[in-house]
This record gives sequence, C-alpha cells and structure tokens, in this order.
Amino acid sequence: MNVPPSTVARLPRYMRALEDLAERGEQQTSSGELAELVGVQAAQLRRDLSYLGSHGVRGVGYDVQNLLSQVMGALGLTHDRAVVIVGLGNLGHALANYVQAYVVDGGPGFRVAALVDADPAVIGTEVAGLVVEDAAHLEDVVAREGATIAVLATPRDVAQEVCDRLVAAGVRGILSFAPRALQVPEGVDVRSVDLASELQILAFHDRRRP
Amino acid sequence: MNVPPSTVARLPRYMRALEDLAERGEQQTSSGELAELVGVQAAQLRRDLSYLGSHGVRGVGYDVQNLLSQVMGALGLTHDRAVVIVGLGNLGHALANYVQAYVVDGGPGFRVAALVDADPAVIGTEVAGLVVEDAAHLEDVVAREGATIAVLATPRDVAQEVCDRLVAAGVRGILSFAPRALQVPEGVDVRSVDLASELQILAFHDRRRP
DNA sequence: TTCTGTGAACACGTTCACAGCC
DNA sequence: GGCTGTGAACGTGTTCACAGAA
Repeated sequence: MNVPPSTVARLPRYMRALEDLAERGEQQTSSGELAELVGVQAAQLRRDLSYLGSHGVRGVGYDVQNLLSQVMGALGLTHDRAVVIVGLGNLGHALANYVQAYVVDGGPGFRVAALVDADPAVIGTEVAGLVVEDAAHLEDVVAREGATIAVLATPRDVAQEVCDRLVAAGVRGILSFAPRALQVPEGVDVRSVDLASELQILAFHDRRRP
Repeated sequence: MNVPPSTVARLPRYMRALEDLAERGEQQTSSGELAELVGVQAAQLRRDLSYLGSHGVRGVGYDVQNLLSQVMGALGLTHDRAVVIVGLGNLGHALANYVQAYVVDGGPGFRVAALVDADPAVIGTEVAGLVVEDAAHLEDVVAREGATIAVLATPRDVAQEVCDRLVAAGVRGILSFAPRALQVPEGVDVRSVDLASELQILAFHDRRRP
C-alpha cells in the first residue's frame, strides 16, 4: 500500500471534510460531494482513495464513518504521538496554545509532550498547561517522552543545530517555522512553513498591479 | 516571461540564500553552490533561473547582487504592498508581531497596513505598533490602505465569510491559517497553512513506528 | 440506472547530458 | 577548462473516459 506524497498531502483535507459530514449526521457520501467540499476533482479524489484500498460501493458511494476510519488509519492517527515544541518566543508560544487547543483537543493522533526553550526568562514558565523546560536537556526530554515529532520555532541561527539534536535524539518528523533550509539524514521528514516566502509567492501573483 | 508555479515557490528560497551570500560579502556564486545552500539540484536551479531570463556567465557563474535583483524583481518586491491581518487571537497576534519583525523589517515588499478583529475586547488595543480596527469596517480599511494581500487568522467558521469580503474589497492574495478550503473567484490566490494537516502528514511518514 | 475504480492519455515537473560561450 | 542554458528523456501527478459492480 504505497501512497504518493501528493496524495498524502491531501488526506488531511479529506479527513476534515469527512469529519464535517459526520458532524452533520451524513452517513453516506460520494466522490462528487466530497471533492466539492475539499476543492479537488472527483476523479482525483477517487484515485487518491484507491491507494488506500477500495472502500466505496459502486453506484452508491462511500460510508462516511468507514471512510473516515480508513483515512485516519492511513495517516497513522490510531495512537497518540508525542510532540515536542522547541522555541517559545512570540510565535512558538502561540503555536503551543494553538496545537493544544485545535490539534490535540480537535482529534486523536497527537499529544503535546513537552515545551523547550533556551531563554532563562522563559524556562519554568507555564504555557498551554505545561512548564517550559531547559533546552540544555533537549535530548533527555525527547527520550523521556518518546517524541517522534517536533515543532521547531527557534530563531533562524540555531535552527540547524536544534534540528540536528532533535534527530540525534530520535525525532523523525519536524515542522519548522525557521526560514532556513534544514539538512536532515535520510528517513527524517521536514515540513517547512515560511511566512515571508508565502507572502512573497502571493506578491508574485499580484506583481502586475501598481 | 511565464514562470511555472513550482519555480515561483522556490524563488523566495533562492532569494534568502542570495541574501546570505551578499551578507557574507560574496560577489560571485555558481548554480552548484547556490543549489547546495537551498537544498535543490543544480540543474533545477539553472532551469528555474532560466525562466527569469539568462543572467549568468558561462564558465563563471552568477553575480550575487545582480541575481538577487532579478529574483526580487520577478517576485514583485520592487515596491511595498499593503498587508491587512484579520483575526488577532492568539495566533493572529503572534503572526502580526512576526510579520512586522521578520518580514517587513527583514526586507522590502510588504507593509503591515492594518489589523482587524471582530472582538470588542481586542478592537482598540495596540499590537505590533498598530491599533486593531473593527471588522465591521473591513472593506473601508482594505480600500483606505489599498491592500491587495491579507493574512487570515480568524476562527474557522467565519473564514469563508471574511474571505469573501476581503476579495470583494479588492484583496488578490490571501494567506490563510484557517483549517478550511476557501472558495475564491478566478484571479485570487489563496495559500493555506494548516498546522493540523502538517502534523498529520508527518504522522503518516512516522506511521510504521509503535 | 448510478457511482466507483482504473487503464490510458495527458500535462507538468525534474533530471540528464551536452552544446555553447566565457 | 569551467559553468551556464536548454533540448531531450524521464518520472510524477492529474484528468479523461469507460468498464464493471450494486
């Protein structure tokens, strides 16, 4: 069951749409309806789902709950993963609260296991219900919690170093907000969110304007 | 000069690497060096740059300052665009500060023109050096500032409505943090950052783990 | 019939490999 | 010789269009 990356990237959107349908009490749906909700072509949605196996009924459609289970299973949301958030400046602080409120409490799959920062003024303070720990003990924290996923919200100049330490400690997936290309070994997955880049891409499309 | 979307998405990274080189006093670079810094293949970088026109010298490489100008020009960073930030909850507040500190002050192209929220407790407060305005006047604010780009950090359930109003008021590019597919007319560009999705994608790659 | 699942066609993006120019 | 710019090959992703199951 090999799922192409571009399909994987769409699975969370399908999941969200299915959750919405389930909440509305819908029991059955179709590739057309679901595709419309998500904003993709129906054929693409069917192709994507086919990588997870065949779970629809021809002439009828898909069972919402069953398909939701399939998608969540494919994403590996069957048990909670420990997430460590490193860097609790302005952005990291907000991210910690956001992840706690909208990701952890919004469904299964994740648990904010620990918060880590290097600033003595921040260490020991409470954020999102957790006490911020010292970055000097980063490896211990990752090992203690068995964390495999990290959110990186440190300043740009220490991002690579922190990244290296996270990987060495056993982290396999990093969501980085530092505007910098991170080098990681084979098998480690980095997803990068760069606000300046996003705005610049928007500027490109708007560039004909005065 | 038609630039493919995937190339556009990489231009900000090239720009950042070129800025780093310029800061280090490097005057000349090569596709190999630049590609290594950015984390892409040298051939891809040369192909990408070729869409902007030929600005390198065969056998020598690229002039850092000149190439930087070309890339910035292509991205439309020749003048400042007004950005409106809508929604100043936890995340929006941090984004406003971040954009002000790391995007606006980090280079040309953008100006945080206004902050808008619907919560009476937030309206009138000062964030990132600006006073938060009433969302009831959203259209007036966009028109007054001539804003073409917006950052959307509202709750999920009002995101589409706010999006519609932004577009009607003249916004052409939206950076959304709301976990929802936004419907926009032709010619309007939406880029979506969804933290839950990003973590779920990381979970997928880590799904073989216990 | 209706709607899925999928082979086949197509479009897009990336990489190779080398001609062309310094 | 060295490095760019780019045709051509390749690989990936998307869409078409229809056979097949309920």
